[in-house]
Amino acid sequence: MTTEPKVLLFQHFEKYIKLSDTLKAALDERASFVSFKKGEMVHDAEKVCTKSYFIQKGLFRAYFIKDGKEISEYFPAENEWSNSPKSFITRQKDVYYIDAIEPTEAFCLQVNDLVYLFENFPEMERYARLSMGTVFGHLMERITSLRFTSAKEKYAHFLQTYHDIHHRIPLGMVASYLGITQETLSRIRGER
Amino acid sequence: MTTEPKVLLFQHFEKYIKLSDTLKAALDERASFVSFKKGEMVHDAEKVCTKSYFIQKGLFRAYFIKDGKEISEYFPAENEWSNSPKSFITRQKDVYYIDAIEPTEAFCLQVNDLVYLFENFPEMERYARLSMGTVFGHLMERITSLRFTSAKEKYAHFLQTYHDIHHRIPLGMVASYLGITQETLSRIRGER
DNA sequence: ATAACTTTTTGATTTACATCAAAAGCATTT
DNA sequence: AAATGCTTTTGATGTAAATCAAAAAGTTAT
Repeated sequence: MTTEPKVLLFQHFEKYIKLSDTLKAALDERASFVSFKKGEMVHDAEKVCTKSYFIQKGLFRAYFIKDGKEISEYFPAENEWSNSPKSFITRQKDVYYIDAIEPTEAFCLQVNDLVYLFENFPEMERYARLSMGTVFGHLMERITSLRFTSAKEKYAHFLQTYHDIHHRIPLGMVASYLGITQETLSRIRGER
Repeated sequence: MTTEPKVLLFQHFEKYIKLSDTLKAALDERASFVSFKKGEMVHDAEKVCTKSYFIQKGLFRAYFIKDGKEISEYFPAENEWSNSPKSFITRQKDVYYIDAIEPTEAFCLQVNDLVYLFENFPEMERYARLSMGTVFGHLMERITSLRFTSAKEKYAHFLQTYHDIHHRIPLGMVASYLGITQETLSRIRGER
């Protein structure tokens, strides 16, 4: 078995902080390579989420169940972290499941590894602060998009935020992400 | 003029980190006391937001203008930070105005002060990471509330998240916060 | 107190989207 | 290639909330 080089992971960190050789080594040592088949479950809401995945190639879907239906929450893809945020932070169960929409290759970090890194590398704290700021902005935009816009505008906003990967996500999953029905989304796409 | 004791501010930090005496002193030195009259503008969207306010007593409203109407984004009150997040982080203009709904007393930190604190006190980075995690959770909940629930359920969710201060916010501002019309909100409140 | 605003409520009408139902299109399996 | 099971589209009907309009209640100024 070959050792997967973690270039994409390192590049991601370097968008926010300078990676010292020792931190690089610590990350390299702790992050393990994992792969998932299409449709495979990555995280089960029945369990506490103790792992965070950095996707190298592929696509996940985080969702929860409401009235027996799967409601998509977000679609983490290449160069993004994926976990069940609240569960991961509080070490309690939360409602989110995560599945692989496509065959996916990822690097996995355990909570404990992350705790160790935060304890020993102050620049990791900075990385977390800065990268959370980015996600923060996305969440705020999404809130705006959900509040005032028609179904058509919501879909337009989705196309914008997920423009590189929108075609990789089935229609039904997009509809539940937007909080509209499949039928409405189908009609919107049909226009023009 | 009396020196305002910053007990509430320190207590807030101590929810997340242990405050060393030197950090306490650094905070005390940099945070200035400010007060606003009812209706006074705290931040103007025409300018870059370089200040962050920690509210000791009072209530703000962050909002933006859409089609000539003021759309409320959130209502920061006692023991919370308030700024125009994206503008504050990126040092670019953003769409948010902030007004004082009530006469308000607050402590003010400049971006530069914060940068200094992050540079010199690694525990500040941790504070930022942890406190952002809290806000993060609120944002995710709000997204869920906006997506699938009826106007009535949205209002119920608002009452829950803002239960201590909901009666201090005028109806029209609540309606725009929820993305429903004043009329609809008035009818909902009228039931029972 | 009266006037002049502003905020909230009440009423009638319209509309975007949900719901229900079924057909059509695709993909995977035998 | 037929069969089975998903996904997407198309159609008919219902409904929650928006819009338009105006009255009532509450607030601030003269």
